[in-house]
Amino acid sequence: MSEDLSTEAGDDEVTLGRIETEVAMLMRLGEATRRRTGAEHRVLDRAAYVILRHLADAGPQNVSALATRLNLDGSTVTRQVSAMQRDGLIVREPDPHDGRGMVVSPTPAGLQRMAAVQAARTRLYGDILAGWAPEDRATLADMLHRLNDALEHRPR
Amino acid sequence: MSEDLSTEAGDDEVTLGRIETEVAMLMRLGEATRRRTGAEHRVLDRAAYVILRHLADAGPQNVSALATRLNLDGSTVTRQVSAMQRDGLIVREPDPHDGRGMVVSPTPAGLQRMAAVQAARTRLYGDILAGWAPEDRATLADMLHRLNDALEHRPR
DNA sequence: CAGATTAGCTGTATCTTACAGGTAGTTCTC
DNA sequence: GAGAACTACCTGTAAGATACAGCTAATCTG
Repeated sequence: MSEDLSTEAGDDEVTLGRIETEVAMLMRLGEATRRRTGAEHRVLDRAAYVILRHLADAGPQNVSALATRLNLDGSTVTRQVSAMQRDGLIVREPDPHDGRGMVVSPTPAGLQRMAAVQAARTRLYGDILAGWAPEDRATLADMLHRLNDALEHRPR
Repeated sequence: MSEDLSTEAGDDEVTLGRIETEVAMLMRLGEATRRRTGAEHRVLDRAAYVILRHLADAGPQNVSALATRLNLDGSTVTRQVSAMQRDGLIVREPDPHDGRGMVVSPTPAGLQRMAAVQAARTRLYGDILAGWAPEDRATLADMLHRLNDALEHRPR
């Protein structure tokens, strides 16, 4: 609408449409894949896996920090963390620096299960991308990373 | 495990891990983005949008075909389609070739709303990818497409 | 110190989905 | 062409993930 540099603008519009389509499709396929994968992927539900990944990466932290980082409501994380504590995946301890807060840390069992799921998922992607050239895989990884970065810093 | 060309194999392992991480993150960010987007994205819920997209693309078809295509249980699609019918987005007519089946077709109103959501989403991606070079956008679109293709034809 | 803010939890509601079971129509087999 | 096997769809029910509102306790600010 605003610009009309003959081919250029139109092409880019088409590309955006393609990206929109493919992301929507990926969401759907990703969900379906998750639902259909074997038991080794489900020793941890999705939330627990992501939380453990984050704790392993960024260190012990409180529920609010997790919620912010994961784009989830605090109450959601509270419940997920409670379930994980029940299952022995994390421990919750009072924050020594803030009497209101609880610091969440992974347990060895949690880290071990996370590693198992991660290995299974990596294997799964190895299967899925079996025919790909290494440089294409690298390009995919780069592009996904940049897309996530853009999504995270999206203008609101 | 099987091969060990010193650097090569290890690099690829790392790349698979990155892809795994980025896809997981994209799922989470995509959900969060969807939840936080404005009303113009939500005149259609996610299911209705994808169903309309598919009907517009592939033509009227029955519930089972939709379910297979969308990787969803038939009962799920039945309910989604019922809701869409109630909202005037699609019509359901007995399949002339199969007395058991119902053919689902988009209504003009459904197509119109789909187009509106599509436009809003395309605009959103335009914002998100505002700083990107056109060729990077094209690469992203290609890679996503290839990934989806690989996921769809994944060995089971 | 009083009021405002923050961290976390609980109650409740919604949305999306799956699985199990039922009915009606279709195809296959002999 | 009659019965068995299958398929398409629907309904009942249940589970999981999440948000929002409201609560308590602790902390920060002026």
